[in-house]
Amino acid sequence: MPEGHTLHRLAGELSAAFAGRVVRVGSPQGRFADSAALVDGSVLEGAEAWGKHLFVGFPGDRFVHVHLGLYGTFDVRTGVDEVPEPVGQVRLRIVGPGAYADLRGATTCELVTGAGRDAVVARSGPDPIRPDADPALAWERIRRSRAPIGGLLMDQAVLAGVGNVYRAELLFRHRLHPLRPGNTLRAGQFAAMWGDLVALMAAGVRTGRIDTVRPEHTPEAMGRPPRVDDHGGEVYVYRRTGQPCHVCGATIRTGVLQGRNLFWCPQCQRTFRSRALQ
DNA sequence: CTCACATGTTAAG
DNA sequence: TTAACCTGTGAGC
Repeated sequence: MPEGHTLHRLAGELSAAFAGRVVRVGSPQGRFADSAALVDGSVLEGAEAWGKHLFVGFPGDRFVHVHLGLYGTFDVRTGVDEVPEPVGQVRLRIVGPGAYADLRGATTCELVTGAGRDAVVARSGPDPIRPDADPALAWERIRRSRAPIGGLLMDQAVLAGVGNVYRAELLFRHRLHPLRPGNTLRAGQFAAMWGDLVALMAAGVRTGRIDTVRPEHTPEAMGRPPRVDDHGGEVYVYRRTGQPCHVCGATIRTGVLQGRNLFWCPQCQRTFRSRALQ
């Protein structure tokens, strides 16, 4: 479930479990072994996320840089008496007093310096979860671009941390067709979208899931039978192809943009440039 | 059981 | 545009 909220939640879990503690760092699978040895036995200073990137800090200007990719997982277990044998391909294992964490399947797991971390941050757009984020930087890119807003939202250099679920749901909540060009949006529209992302993603960090359906559109409020979306959150359109829109009842549509699936309601999200796809 | 697909990104062609 | 990375899940047999 690695969109930005997952990484921020992980940073909090790792900090709570290990910050200020001496930890053992290893690579049961072996692929990170050489780097792990360089920080093994030192104090884990803390963990921080920027977009979908995670940085775990150690003394001597060293950071473990993690990117989960599509199916990476980082499981943090606390209140543990005994650390179990690794299951599967564990690239990175951190062990501290009463806690351990296993990283599997990550796209990136590497040791970098502060400068290396800064370079990653420098090529990322503002992250709605971070208090220091400047939405104007994203708006400047969007308002000047003829590219589809659906692509711009997923471009990590424009906005950091938004993935396919948040993209689909944000566009629905603001009634925008995914293919509408960025430069046709108004400033007020983007301001509303940014504010919405800040709230939605902060909620995602708290709950560990993505819920986007407003109270007035819940099944109870709409007089429909209860439902369970198969990825653990309540959503309007993501992966609901062929099912009725929770708001208007129209059939949810799907398409592909830059190799990623799009989902939208042809009734709620119609725009002047997208008739061909309605 | 086997297969396709997925909340992501990079590099090759 | 496609494959590759590498793991979990659900559908279908």
